[in-house]
Amino acid sequence: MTPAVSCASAAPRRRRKDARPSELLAAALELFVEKGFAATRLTDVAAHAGVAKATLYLYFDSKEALFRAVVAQGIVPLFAAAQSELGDYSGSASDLLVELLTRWQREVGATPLAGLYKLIIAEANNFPELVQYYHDEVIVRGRAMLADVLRRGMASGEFREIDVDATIDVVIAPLLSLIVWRFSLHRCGAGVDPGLLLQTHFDLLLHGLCVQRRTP
Amino acid sequence: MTPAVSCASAAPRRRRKDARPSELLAAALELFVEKGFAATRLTDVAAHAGVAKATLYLYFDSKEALFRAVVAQGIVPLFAAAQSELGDYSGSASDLLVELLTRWQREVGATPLAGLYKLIIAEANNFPELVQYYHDEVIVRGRAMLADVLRRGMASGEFREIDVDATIDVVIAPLLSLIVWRFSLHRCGAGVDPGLLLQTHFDLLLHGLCVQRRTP
DNA sequence: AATATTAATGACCGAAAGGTCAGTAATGTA
DNA sequence: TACATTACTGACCTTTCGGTCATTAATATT
Repeated sequence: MTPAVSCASAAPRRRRKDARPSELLAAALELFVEKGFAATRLTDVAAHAGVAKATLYLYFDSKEALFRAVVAQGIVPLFAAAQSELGDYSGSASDLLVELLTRWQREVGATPLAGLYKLIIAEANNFPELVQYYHDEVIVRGRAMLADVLRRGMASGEFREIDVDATIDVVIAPLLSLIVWRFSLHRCGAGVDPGLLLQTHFDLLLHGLCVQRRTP
Repeated sequence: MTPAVSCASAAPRRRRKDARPSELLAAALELFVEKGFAATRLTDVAAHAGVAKATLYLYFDSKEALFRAVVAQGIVPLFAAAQSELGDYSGSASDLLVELLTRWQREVGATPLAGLYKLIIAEANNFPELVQYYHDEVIVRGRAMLADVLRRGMASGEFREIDVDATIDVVIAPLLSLIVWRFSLHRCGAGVDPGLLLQTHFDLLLHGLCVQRRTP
């Protein structure tokens, strides 16, 4: 017999074979980012996706497989973002650099996808091959783009000649800090204004902190 | 009877009541930082400290209590570092800033203690009150020191007048990136040279990336 | 050397969570 | 409406791991 009066939350069972995987991945990403891999219960992931735990196993072989799928699928857009063409940009290298980082912040840094960074950092030693994957597909490509911009600026005489790799680290560090803040420290204190931080970062990066003028 | 021939690894049992806690804390810090809280087995922690799991419970009430003790004890030196007096420094604000960050990198950033940062980031949502603790005792104090230096520089006309809080974020971001690299991404690629990174950071921070001179 | 104290441990317990499966019910087809 | 297909699930199994305790043995005391 059907449950008497269908006690309020008796959501009818639905069959949506193709919507499940992405919904499960989204739920898993959210919980993995929030709690970490080991502390996340598959029951919670399933519940978050409006489904029973057993259903999860129709689409993923194991908890580890789910985790890998989350990372792999999450990396695709990052990969795409890192592939975006610089093309024939006509402005200055400074403008290009600012444009690039601003766009990244808007299209990646400010989305749920940025949580992947925290997740990979946190689970790095438990899933070394995923870190390698992330490194090769995202970090290397992203850095290559920035290196290109920096070299353009140096070649045109707009930028000073300094170590490119180290500069890249300095350039992206505040963006990564922003992610950490968003996903880990967001409850403390007055928080950070991403816009102001980026603006200040660009200002300092391009012009420096000191007042005194410099000789070309 | 004593075990026959004491099969090679029969380390004799030792009673060292006062050495155990610190050894257990050190082992726990290492494993928590490497694997995270949930993925760390107490058996492994105990083994790392050369002791049986049950012994761990002579000194700590639970896994959570051990974790809190690790954080609390680890924070003490950080707290102390953040308390270190700027005193009557006679050099320029630039020199003071560089000195401060360099010392921090040497005395904290390059030690096992820096792992606490990764750990707190990773477990932030599972232990909110520890994040608050870390925030109040370490972050706030550290930022206060940097704010002091920056305001000195602005007051003396050495630094430009810019947002202090945002600048602090930019100033410390590369140091935090270095920690992340050390504890999470260290296997990938060619790695980062901390010295070169800091040097480049200071150079960019104080003088900027662009060649063109600026009007005072 | 004999005894007392207590640090240390191996063996065990119970709960929790990953994983499985026989059965249920939603949908398509005739 | 009747039937077939299969997405979905509740209930169950099994292992792992946090936590406990009776027992052992290292040190102090006499």
